[in-house]
Amino acid sequence: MGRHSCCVKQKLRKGLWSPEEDEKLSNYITKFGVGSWSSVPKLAGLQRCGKSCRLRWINYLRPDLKRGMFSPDEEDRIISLHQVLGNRWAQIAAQLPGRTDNEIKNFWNSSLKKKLIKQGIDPNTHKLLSEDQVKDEENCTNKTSMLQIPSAGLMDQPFHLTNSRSFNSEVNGQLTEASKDEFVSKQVFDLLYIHEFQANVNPNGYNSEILAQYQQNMRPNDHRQSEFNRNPNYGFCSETSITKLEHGQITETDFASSSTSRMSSSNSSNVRRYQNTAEIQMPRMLENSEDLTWEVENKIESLFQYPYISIKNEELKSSPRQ
DNA sequence: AAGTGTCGCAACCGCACCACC
DNA sequence: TGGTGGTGCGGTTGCGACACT
Repeated sequence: MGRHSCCVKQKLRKGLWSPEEDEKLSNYITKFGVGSWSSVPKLAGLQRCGKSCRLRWINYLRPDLKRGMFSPDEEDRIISLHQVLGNRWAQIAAQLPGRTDNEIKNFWNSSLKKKLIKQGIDPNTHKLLSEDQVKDEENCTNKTSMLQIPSAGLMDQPFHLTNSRSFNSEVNGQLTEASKDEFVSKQVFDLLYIHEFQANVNPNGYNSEILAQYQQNMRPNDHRQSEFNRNPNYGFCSETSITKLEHGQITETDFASSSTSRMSSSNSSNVRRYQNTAEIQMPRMLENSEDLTWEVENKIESLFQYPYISIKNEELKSSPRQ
């Protein structure tokens, strides 16, 4: 697959767009919409390739774009979604109205990554870094080591979704080898599993069926609950509240509720900060669902909405293009 | 004031996927 | 079934603005 034909043509402008070019493109798209991007430059009177026009429209000229700084909530969402999706910027952008994949990618690389490292969190794996690692990561923030795809990290990173089926395949309260394999392999990046999970999710947010399943399948086994409490590889956890700390928005409630979190024995300051501000534990939230604050409910919702919306996106993707 | 380094953003590049012929 | 064109995505680069020496 070579270069696009539209890019091979001679006399095509490259580089920054002039206001005149923006106006031409914007006027054309506003009047006629996007038919075929390859024909847009010719019809709009631009010396650009269609691909460049498409990018300019999507990343800059689109009227529904939200310009300006990212809000703390948006930062939270980006971090949460990145933990689940890795560098799938387009999917992350789909969850943030008015933001583009390019914008989010740049924001991640220029700002959020450093912020996480400062908080002692590996931005690739979303796991805690040792103090030595923090120094190393800070030293080479702009080097290629930081640009590695996070798949390796995701494979062993502590974000698992599960449903009753996994827990039904247990013997004497222990997961069988087969169910363990399933449990370990069926992580959230497994789209099929997301779809399975989605089937139980009310797109409006928090879902009572999940709570019921949780109570039915997990509550009777206190040892497993303690496993959730003890083992960061189970359940939901997120460092997203770090951004709230950064923005000075951490509340007394936040601190009080999270400071009772499970990991309370480390001496590391980074770990302690992470514990106190960062973790949202799904089992705890479900258990105390009636006491959920608005903020926590939103966090659940944001985590639950993704699978639902991803379905929508997959459906859109699979439908014929215009 | 001039040179150098750093950072953030816009845009490009290459690849993969899909639809159509 | 293979070739071709269109589109979308993630990684990378280039450049301007700003800070620092």
